[in-house]
Amino acid sequence: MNDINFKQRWLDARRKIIEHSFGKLNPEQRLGVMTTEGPLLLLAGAGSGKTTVIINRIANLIRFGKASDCDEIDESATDEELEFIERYAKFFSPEDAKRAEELVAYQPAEPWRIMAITFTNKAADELKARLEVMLGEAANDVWASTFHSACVRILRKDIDRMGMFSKSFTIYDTSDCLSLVKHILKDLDIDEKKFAPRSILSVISGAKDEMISAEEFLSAAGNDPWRKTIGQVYKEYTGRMIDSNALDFDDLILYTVKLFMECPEVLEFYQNKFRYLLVDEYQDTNMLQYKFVSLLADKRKNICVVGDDDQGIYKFRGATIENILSFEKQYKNCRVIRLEQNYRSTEFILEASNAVIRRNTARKGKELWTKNGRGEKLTLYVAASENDEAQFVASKILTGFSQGANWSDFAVLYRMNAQSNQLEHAFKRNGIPYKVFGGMKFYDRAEIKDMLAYMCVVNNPDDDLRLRRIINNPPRGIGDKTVDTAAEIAAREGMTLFELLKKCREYPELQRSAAKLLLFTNMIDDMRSEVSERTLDDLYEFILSKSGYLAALEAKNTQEDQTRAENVRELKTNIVSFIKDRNGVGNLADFLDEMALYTDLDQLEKDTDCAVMMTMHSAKGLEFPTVFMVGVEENIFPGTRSIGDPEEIEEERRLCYVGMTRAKQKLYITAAKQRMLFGRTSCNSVSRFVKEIPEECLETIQAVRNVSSYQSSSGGYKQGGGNYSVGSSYSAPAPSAPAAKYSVSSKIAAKPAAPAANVMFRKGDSIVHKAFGAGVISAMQEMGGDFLVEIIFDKVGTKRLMLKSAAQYMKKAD
DNA sequence: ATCATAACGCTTTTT
DNA sequence: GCGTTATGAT
Repeated sequence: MNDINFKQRWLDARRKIIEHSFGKLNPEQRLGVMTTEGPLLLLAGAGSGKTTVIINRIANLIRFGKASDCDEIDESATDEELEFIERYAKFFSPEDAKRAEELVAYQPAEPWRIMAITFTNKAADELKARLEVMLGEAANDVWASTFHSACVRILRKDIDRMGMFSKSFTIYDTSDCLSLVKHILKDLDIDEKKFAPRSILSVISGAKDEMISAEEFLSAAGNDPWRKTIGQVYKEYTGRMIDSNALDFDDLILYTVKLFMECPEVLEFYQNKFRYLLVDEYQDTNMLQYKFVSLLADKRKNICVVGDDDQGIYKFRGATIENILSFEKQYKNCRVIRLEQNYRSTEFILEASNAVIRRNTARKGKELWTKNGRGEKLTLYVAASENDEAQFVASKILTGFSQGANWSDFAVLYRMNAQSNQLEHAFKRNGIPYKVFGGMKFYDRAEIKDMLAYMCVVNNPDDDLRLRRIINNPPRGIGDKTVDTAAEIAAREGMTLFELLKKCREYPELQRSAAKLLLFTNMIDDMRSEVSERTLDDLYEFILSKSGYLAALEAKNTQEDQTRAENVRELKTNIVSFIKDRNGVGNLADFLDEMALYTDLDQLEKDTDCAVMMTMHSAKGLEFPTVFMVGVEENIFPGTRSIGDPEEIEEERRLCYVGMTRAKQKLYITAAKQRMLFGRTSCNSVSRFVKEIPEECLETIQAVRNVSSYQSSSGGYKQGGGNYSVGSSYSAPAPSAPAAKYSVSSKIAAKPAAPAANVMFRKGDSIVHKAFGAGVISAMQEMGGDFLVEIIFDKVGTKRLMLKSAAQYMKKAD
């Protein structure tokens, strides 16, 4: 048997077999999966099945190793084996699959040799879940995590080697850092108005990103007073973080990189451990993250980065799409694969999105295409006011629902959270169930942070910041001034606040409050001594009562405190489920890690059917059958701040592209001629981005009425059976009841038409609503020139609607 | 020490 | 327009 011939036949069969096991993928996707060795840049457009490629690529590494990407074969291969795999490559008989795949594999990677980095916990969880489906138990050993949790894991093991922090360090979130900066400004006597804590933090964050230390920052500041002051704050900030044994989000990565550089043996350990590296959303990495990845990949260069330069929208947080744009320069022999087939949207949507993003100059260049068909044109609605805009969205959703869509098929995307208000009102008025994302999160609530602060202090008494948060909460008669003097002495003596408080008797300045202070430190010590004695949920219960926190809330007895008490109890549910997730063993430190890094535990609950509204930023990675992009106006989107700066405009344009490509079937874009924002009315023209959409993709609807003509009853447009009216003149020519014309409301005429409405509908009437079906009006209450009607529907239960909005969808049943 | 009122200022935010 | 924060009064 000819050796060359044998090898070639083996390679051919092997290729066929591997290709077959990834047969569901398109050619580009399969190429991405099978390119395992060396640097790989995977440019994955929106909706191109990126996650599928990542999952399958990992599966390929584990099942076949480097077999799909090299010319080597096992020396020991026999003729019988060759014939076997050739037979399998021809007939693919399922009973032969297992042996054939095993034979074909070449140096398969153990799961723990693979690291897959994502940005969000959600993405990491999804990755893990899908890997488990594909690979079973083995999937658990793949390091699939966020940058931050990977770094925490690394630091918990070796951070003490650097001599600044101990392994039990705590993690400060953004608001912790903000209050730390505020404390520092106060102590250094710096005016908060001249030096906004937020911007100081972002400068510090920027410096860390470039690995500039406080000292270096200060010496680079020269005589610039602004930078000098910030440098001082930065220095103080770093010092206090070290004293408190605390790390912020940036530090997690910064100190990991430092650890790698200072302790080569640590770096080497991970370089040897991870044979394959995979980074998702590479366009969102900052310098530090780039550095982290580069160091890890330096030895083997088996690094695959996945991203879309057109979707980089986090420049303001330090992300630089430069990382993805220059990947090819960094790795000379790098291979590039483009995924341009889109499985999500229609041709109209993609054509429009492509046209918009094409205007950007800083990009690799990509054109999405699809086999999904033309679809519907995009609709631009130019509303008279923000109210009108919101009502338009609501009416479209109601119409859609009445035609069989789910509420969750609809998403409203806006540029800023402040825009959600009007929409919420409109949704409430119309009885549309909805959920707003990105607002106040459960873990952001003061009472939750308070309880977590207790747990942090119990875990790490050196945590001065959290200590200050809880020392007088609930009130223990320990005032700010007492704490301030104690902190001063502590700084002078080189102790942490907690250590000093225990010795407060020794200091005359603290004599007066000594009893109270010791009561507090004893309480914390009592809690600490219970850590090893109790289960985590039990410990929480103990802290809850021992601190008097819950009792203080219950004593207040206002509605608000009632809710707070509930939230605090609700936290226990989270603790219990945390323990359950870890098979009954949950320790305090791990729980706090998870809390610090897992901010979005209350995610998109799929079980509740709700329309959703969120910023375009938070919509990244999601998709919806129908998407409304609202407020697409100059000065809002693009925002005032970015106008005039070409780079900023490009970032906004990418955001626009992200928003547009969320839509699967239908995309509505709306703008208002006039809107009230931040208490001021402004008139903006339709966004330049809309003008970049080819005319043939777009159908435009103008609100007929301008806002001032309140008295006219013939406002509105007619289109496709949907009826809609503008401003405050509500005509109700529902298709079924064209004569039902009345007018309620307006800010001008107080309530002139109220009786008229009353004539149309009254309590006890049986009605049919276009979206909700049949129902009976069970109550009616006059409210601000309108009526709040309560209707018991046969199918969807009781709803409370504003008559003026609802009437256009209602008729009397007879 | 805690509650009230005035003044400000305001993108986006995976961790 | 609203929510947060700074300051003063009790």
